[in-house]
Amino acid sequence: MPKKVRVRFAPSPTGGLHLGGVRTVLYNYLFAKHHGGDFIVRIEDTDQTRFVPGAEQYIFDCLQWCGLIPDESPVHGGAYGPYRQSERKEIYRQFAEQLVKNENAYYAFDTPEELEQMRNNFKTEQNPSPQYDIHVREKMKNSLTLAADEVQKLLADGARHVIRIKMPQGETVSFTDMIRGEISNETSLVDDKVLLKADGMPTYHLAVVVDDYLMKITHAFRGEEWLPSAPVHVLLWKYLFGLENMPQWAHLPLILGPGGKLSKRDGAKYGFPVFAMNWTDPKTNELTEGFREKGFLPEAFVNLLALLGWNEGTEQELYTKEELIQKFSIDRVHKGGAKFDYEKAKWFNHEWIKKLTVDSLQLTVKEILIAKGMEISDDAVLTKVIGLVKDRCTLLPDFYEQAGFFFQTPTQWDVDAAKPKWNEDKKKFFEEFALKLAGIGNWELGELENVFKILATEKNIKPGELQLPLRIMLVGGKFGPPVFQIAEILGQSETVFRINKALEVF
RNA sequence: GCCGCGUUGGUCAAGGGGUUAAGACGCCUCCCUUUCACGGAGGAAUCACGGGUUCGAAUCCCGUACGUGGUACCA
Repeated sequence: MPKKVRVRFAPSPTGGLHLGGVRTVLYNYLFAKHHGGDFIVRIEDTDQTRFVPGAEQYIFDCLQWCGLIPDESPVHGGAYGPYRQSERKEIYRQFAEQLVKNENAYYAFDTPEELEQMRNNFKTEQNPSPQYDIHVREKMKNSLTLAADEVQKLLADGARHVIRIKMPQGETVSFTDMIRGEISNETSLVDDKVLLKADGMPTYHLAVVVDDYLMKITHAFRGEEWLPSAPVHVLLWKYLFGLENMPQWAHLPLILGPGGKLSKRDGAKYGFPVFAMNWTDPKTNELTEGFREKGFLPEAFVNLLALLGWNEGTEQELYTKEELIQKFSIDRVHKGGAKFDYEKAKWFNHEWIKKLTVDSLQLTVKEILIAKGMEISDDAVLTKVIGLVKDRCTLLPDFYEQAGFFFQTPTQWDVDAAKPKWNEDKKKFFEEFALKLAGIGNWELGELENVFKILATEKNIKPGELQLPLRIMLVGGKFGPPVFQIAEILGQSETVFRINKALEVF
């Protein structure tokens, strides 16, 4: 019987969650759910110097908004906790010591200053960034170069030290990536990465292997920036837990911005969000806009992210989360990085607004309008309004532009737009029209149009020439749904009121 | 510098030895609509380059270029 699929998203809580991060979560989630497995969130907070208050909560808020709910996490619980690496600190040391004992790792006592010095000394034009590797470790202060009793003494004295992996010489480490196939690296080209830091915390390299093992992770997804250090992880698996227990790796392609790699600066520069939700840096107070606040629906956000790097091979582009779960497969994930296209992102949102029912939009739209100072006294009216305008809304705030006038009498009119064809006859028409409207018995679309047409014929004015002025009177400008439908929803007294009020300035 | 990974229209992409090289976004034209959308019909636009292998290459191989990542006691 095959093992139950278990995947993990392992963010470092150091700031906002950007597009690429959410997509990594998504692919994890879709893969897990497709296979009936578990989706785990593990917080990789081993770097205490980079602790950012609120960042962890923010990550979970984003997941909540996207509807990607973990089965296990520090806040959702689970049988393999704790799920914060800072709370697992004691676990890692024994594995690091085990590696030392088996001569796969060693103690290193070099100070940061000495490391810096080494890099300066060995720096040449051919080798601008020398690494702590097989070539230099003989020249450094570590348990490979020091006498055994000296090492014991240093350890006993509590000297600050790290544990480094001892990369073997002349070996080829290879593994099969689910997206890229066979990947090979020469061990002599990889440096002796620090496994356990001087403060006793593991680095990513040790922690990811130990925790993936302890948490029984079967498939590991991460960004392709991890590819170069993959051989370290593979070796660690071999030394510690056996290659046969190693999860299957999948290194996801990058998401690029307009000028290369996507950074939060791109957002400010090109006017589109980069983070899932608004993020305010607690130190600088700098706000980075999020997709949620920009007016994206979570359904659309998830949909567009899924298609950025994955394609089913059909012409379908609109997917619900359930369809994605059903259809997602890792071997249809692209190898190449994808440039994020904000125009297409907006198209997805527009499609989703059109696709969603009025009911499911109602609450969100109501909140937006209320936030803009509208008073919504009648939900039935709002329902009609949403149905009428949703096709012309791309982002959620567009509902305010497209429908705000239903709940607020215009105070300004785009008179200029009507002016060129405006004259006394038309003014008279509207004065009379207002009177007739006030007398209508059954206020409904057909009746309104009738009264309008008959009067126009009577006055010998083309109805078409009267529609634009009427629109501007009712909504303030050249926008909105069909004008008589607006009047019908506005109601008799409000319509008459608006015409008369506008006539004062026309 | 070295190492890894990648490269089909402007963007997302299908296609993986023989196709008129799908589709979508965006752009343009027209129809619908006397607002703007929605909808409909069209259009322009692509296999990074150079060598092979082959009867035949976008597809397989090798180079080059370009992009991107790594080269931290960061993840």
